[in-house]
Amino acid sequence: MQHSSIHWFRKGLRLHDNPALLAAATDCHRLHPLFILDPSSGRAGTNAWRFLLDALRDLDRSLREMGSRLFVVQGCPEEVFPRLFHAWGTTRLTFEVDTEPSRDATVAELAERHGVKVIREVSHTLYDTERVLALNNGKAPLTYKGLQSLLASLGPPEKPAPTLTLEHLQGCHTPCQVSHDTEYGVPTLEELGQDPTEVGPHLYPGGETAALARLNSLMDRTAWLCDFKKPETEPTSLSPSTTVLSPYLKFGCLSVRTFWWWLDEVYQGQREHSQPPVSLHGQLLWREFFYTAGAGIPNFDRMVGNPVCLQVNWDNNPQHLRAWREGQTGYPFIDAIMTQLRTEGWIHHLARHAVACFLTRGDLWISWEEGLKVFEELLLDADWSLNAGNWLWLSGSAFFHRYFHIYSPVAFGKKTDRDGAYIRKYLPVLKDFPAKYIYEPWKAPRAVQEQAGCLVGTHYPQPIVEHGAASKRNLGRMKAAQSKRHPTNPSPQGTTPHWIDLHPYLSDNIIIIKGSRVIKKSQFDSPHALTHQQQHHMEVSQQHNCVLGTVSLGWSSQGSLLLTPLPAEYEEMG
DNA sequence: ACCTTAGTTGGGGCC
DNA sequence: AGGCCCCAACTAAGG
Repeated sequence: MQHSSIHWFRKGLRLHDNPALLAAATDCHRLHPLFILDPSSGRAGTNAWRFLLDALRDLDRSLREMGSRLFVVQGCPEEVFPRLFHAWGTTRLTFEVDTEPSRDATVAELAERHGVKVIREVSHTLYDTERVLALNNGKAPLTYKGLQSLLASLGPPEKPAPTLTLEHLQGCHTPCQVSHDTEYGVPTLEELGQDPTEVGPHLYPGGETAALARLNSLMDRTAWLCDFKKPETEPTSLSPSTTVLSPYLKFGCLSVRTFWWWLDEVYQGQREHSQPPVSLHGQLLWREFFYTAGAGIPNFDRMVGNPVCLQVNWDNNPQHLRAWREGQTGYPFIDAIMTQLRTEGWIHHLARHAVACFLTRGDLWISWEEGLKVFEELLLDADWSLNAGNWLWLSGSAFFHRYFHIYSPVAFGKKTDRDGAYIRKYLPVLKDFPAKYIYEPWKAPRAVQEQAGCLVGTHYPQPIVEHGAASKRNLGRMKAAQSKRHPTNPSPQGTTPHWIDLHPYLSDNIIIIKGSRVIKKSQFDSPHALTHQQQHHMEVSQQHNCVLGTVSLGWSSQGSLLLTPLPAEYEEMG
């Protein structure tokens, strides 16, 4: 049967590794490559819109070279499709599977009702997310390792599908009018109500062509690709220290499978290469991790109703939120990052960590959902699953639990940029400060500020919070939120651990309270049965003649000990 | 059931 | 300057 196909582009803005597009061209006499623009949806800012329009123009150019065209239609899918099915005599609709919450099911039903056959193909992720979830009893793995072991049982990801060529389009006609450009052309920023004067430097032009060029430019950097370890790349680098392929992966201008197998080829024939999670393959698995989490966890981009998310009473502070967003916090490292984000649409992963921690659990105690919205607007690579997943992570709401590891807005940048070149680039107002004060200009004596031509409080803001005090306070609030999550844990949450004299209560029967459990000394009578740590625990307990308790199960691995008051319910057992 | 281990990517003080 | 130790003390997964 010869079909009249619509291929619906959403992500996957490419001709390579696009199985749904290939399916549309198979047994097809008429093909309409379609993109539906819904200018009212989403929070994309001007830079992100420019990237998308670049990508659409590139796609149209590539299709045109094969005698086809891209049809850009404005509206919402539920309204657009019935009209197009009718006008174009459509018998088949193909599109790429999208794991984000969407109205794909509604569109599919609508197509069935119009007698249109629907074909969906997985090509935005390395693995079929549904299959990974099914393998794990429908639940998303909550650790990277967990995902890795699931994927190990599935084998390597599928190879990319062949790139669409003229041969695929043999006998497959795209009906174009002379009026195509006015009717179905790619609009301009102005036509979308965006202010074109708001765009920043065009560092990362959108589109498949730019994506493949960027990938190819990495080709002769075999050693760099094989040595790549994400935590060792620098957030303060003046030109990106990582690949900046993320915007292209987000829109699907670059196929993740193409990238994966391209890397695999680079790795082949090398003596050794870095490994997940820090390697480049590892980065793609992180992407997979958050895609799986986003698909398997309800309300993934919200706190309320999200079962893995710590429930926190975040502050509502519009002034602080605005200062953070506008790069006016008074912390040059934070403000420089937010400036780079606003102007260029991309910042290093660790820079995201620094500003995300600062906004949430570190300093401002503002909900990660607010940060998520700002990133969604300003990042070229803002990807629903990755954005929400990383905000959950950095705010200490899920996945990451060592909340006492707080990024210092002063010290963190210094590690890789002692002189503050990064700050000088993005905050020129501070460029003449001596290195000694560039991260903390408010500490500079008046004469130094005058010398630098920048008075703190006049030309650059005073810090909006005092990091030392704010982070300490927030650490306590985080701890409180954690204990609320586990109300059954009888260890004395919220109290300051300290040595206490329990001598009057002691008998031979020393009780060790470890975590939430009560263990009698008699259980440990044979020293050989004890682990090294338990023995140590016992020794200290006897040596100090006291009841020994710990508030955590993790103490042993670090070799430190905490003695805490006995919870009231155990006191009589003393 | 119980325990151990590990967790992509910290900070600060000390030597 | 750079390495080492300590800080503080949670969760998930696996044995």
